Amino acid sequence: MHRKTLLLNMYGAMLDRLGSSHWYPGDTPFEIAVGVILAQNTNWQNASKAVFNLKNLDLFSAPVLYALPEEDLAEHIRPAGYFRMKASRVKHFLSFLRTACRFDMELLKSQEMEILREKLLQVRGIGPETTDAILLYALDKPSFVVDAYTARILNRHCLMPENVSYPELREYFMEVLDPDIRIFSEFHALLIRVGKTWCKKKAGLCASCPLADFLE
DNA sequence: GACCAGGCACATC
DNA sequence: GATGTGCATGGT
Repeated sequence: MHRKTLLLNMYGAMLDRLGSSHWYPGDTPFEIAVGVILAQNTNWQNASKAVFNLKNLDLFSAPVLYALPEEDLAEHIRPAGYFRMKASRVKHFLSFLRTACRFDMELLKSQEMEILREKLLQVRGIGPETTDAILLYALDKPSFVVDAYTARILNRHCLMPENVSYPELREYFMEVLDPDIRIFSEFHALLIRVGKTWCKKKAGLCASCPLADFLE
């Protein structure tokens, strides 16, 4: 099967079974971007508690968080796990925002995607997946996000080797799919939902998986 | 109590 | 360039 057909069929199968995902949660581009950092290697339930704390204390704006001492930030985001490290990462991101766009997310959005991607990758604590998630979900740029689930699912279905690199995995999707932020967003969200339910670490292929027919 | 979760930086070989 | 490790809470 042609790669484009294969991917679009996978997408369609997941969407038919699961419905659309309504991602990514957050009221503003800034909230989404910080949410992405807080959700690193953490389930969204825990990350959302940290987001709630910040909103509840009326701290969730870039200038306010920039002025907040890092130790205080760390305490507020404790439920997200890795809280000291994430406080540091959010602070690095805020410093980036201040110099790059004076905390103006619309100004940031006006920059070209690849330029922006390189800049984000330079920020300490913002790796490839966080960069692509911020680009896609916060800044409306068509940058495909791949993650551990994506790798596992494609590997289980014999489409990718087990230790495929992040760039390889991302290019697999980006070369084939048209750059459409709605498809990119939904595709990634669906892969995570499928991964959580049907593609756990210590489990084989499951017949009830929406992707069960896509074993090559 | 073990295992897992929407990563990343850094040390070491 | 590959591999190992620390970071940490909360749900199953």
